[in-house]
Amino acid sequence: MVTIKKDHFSIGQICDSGQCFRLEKLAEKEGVEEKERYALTALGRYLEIKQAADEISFFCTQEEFDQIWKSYFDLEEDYGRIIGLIDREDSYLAKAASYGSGIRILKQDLWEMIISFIVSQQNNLRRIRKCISFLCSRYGEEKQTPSGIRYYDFPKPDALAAAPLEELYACNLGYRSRYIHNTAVSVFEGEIDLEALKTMDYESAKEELLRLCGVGVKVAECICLFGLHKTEAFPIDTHINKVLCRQYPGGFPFEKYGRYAGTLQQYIFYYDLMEK
DNA sequence: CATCAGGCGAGAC
DNA sequence: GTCTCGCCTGAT
Repeated sequence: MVTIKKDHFSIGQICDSGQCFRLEKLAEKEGVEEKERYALTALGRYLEIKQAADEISFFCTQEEFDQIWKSYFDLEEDYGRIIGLIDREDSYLAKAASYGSGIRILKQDLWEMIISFIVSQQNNLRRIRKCISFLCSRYGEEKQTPSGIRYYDFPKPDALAAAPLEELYACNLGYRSRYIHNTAVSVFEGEIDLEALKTMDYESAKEELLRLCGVGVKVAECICLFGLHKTEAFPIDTHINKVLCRQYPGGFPFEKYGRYAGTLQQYIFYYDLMEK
């Protein structure tokens, strides 16, 4: 187990911010004042995390933490500094950032983000999680931790490309079934090169992602932000759009925040989501 | 029963 | 290029 103290880190806020669909809160033990425990399945691994007021514990070795999770949770970035960039006159943004100050932009797997955000469109968080969990259990490799916990890896492109369209429809993915099928085939056949995408700048990567079936501007921005860590990407969905109209009738000041616009978008998204 | 949820693609113009 | 419309499913 690795325990750290870290400002601007709340696993609960990260969980609720809806950027990661395979991070979930574990049921609390009855009667005991148990700290909050979460389970994450990512990068082919399974990790449990426990958080107290100012301490976060990762149930893994120091080596795994240093090599994998430190980067995954973007722990090298100074989020206090990013929040400090906010215009003092912008009380709305300051309040949103303060409210969600424990959020971090996770460095998630590109392929998983492509499929996950295709699933997310015109959909709610609960069903998104359900759909993805079902895809993993049906098409992902079953694995086991040293302590015997079973979990499923996210399905690889070849596994999803091999799934018949009717079978995907049977997973209750709705019209997104066709998008997933076509996208999986595109990637499996090498029409879109995931490794090449990782070397591209934001604009080029976004343009390339838009070639995938079921990936429009909004989904491409989400993939850039969470799957390629292009923190200048600013996904505009129906909620963010309403906030922009209400709070920024003259337009959001992108020029002011440059490559941190996407991080700020997450504070706004989370604030708007939770304050309802 | 209607509406909506973290949009997108296809077709019309 | 911009606009409209239909789309799977499940929750409210």
